[in-house]
Amino acid sequence: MNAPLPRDPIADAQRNWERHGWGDVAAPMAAITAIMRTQQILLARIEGALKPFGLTFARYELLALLSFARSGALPMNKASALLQVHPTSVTNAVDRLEKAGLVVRSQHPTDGRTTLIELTAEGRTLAKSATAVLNTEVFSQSGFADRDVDQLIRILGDFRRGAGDFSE
Amino acid sequence: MNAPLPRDPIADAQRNWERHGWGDVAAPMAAITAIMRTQQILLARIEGALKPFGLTFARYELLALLSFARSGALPMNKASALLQVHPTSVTNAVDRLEKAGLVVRSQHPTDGRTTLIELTAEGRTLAKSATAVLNTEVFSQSGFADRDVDQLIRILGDFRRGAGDFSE
DNA sequence: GCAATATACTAGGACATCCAAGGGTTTGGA
DNA sequence: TCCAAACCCTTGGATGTCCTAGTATATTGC
Repeated sequence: MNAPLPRDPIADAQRNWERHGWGDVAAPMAAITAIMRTQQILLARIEGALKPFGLTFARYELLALLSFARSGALPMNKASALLQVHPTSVTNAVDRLEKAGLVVRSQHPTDGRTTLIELTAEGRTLAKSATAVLNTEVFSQSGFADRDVDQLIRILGDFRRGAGDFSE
Repeated sequence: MNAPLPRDPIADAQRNWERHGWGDVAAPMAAITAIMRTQQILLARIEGALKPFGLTFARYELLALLSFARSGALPMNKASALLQVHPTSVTNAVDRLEKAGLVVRSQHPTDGRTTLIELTAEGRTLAKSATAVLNTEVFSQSGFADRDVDQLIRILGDFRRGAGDFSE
């Protein structure tokens, strides 16, 4: 962990942008850069909390998704769509989860192209434990004020809708 | 590009959290997940805009940082600190930028441990072009309302300070 | 019914990030 | 003075993400 910088590097970048004649886009640039950095910080915290479980965030997300599915099983393509990641990323995650005995692949009953991912009992237990740790160690101490959390959900929700993530 | 989902998957996740007794952390969970997804969308846009230049975002950030340095040169460790990435990531980026003729490594005049990274003329030109495209194609059409941009800068700035990024 | 098109998953490759470890250089205290 | 500790960069390995192709299965249209 590095020592804090004396000054905010993103605010510096914003000033540089303004100084070089890009004042009209300096603010969005700073906001976007801040999102990049914030994501990086949060991801590191999450990965740290999950490490004792032998899970990464990508694998945890898949486990959590499955644990909320009624039947405990989902087609790969459904998981890819809901997690909003590339199909090959799901293949990768399932490979490792399967090797760890947390999920199993099975054939879709009617569509021969489709592979179902299903939680094992072990996977379900681990998902529950990991969720509890994540909630108490990361989400409950996010570092955001309650009011800011609501603002973020609203602002980023608008953005994601505008970007075509969902229609609703 | 996938078709929009009928419903916001993050709002669904938030409901799942509440339904399973984690209502007190459901909102921060949703906010954090939204940051993850937003970062992914923005990164994809940025990478798309930079692709014609043969640059990735990581390499562009380094070029831009150097172009704002008075002397056009920075020690590797300084770049690592300002970009807030691991030293090995800087090594990786410099390797590729150097191979592309956009930067050169040189010895520090007094400290034998330190390596300086310096922009070439070509690198400086490319940085300028790439910045112009990024500004007009991404930052000027961020998809955030002006008021929301200010909110984001403030909220994420508070967060980053709290996370120890800077003291100021 | 059959060929053309669409869909689902996987294999291989390019990149980026982090961690752990190693070799060279400086600094600072005994 | 001199050696241990601190610092700087690089190498090698693990992960994750995306893209492009390739194989297999479904669906559609004639």
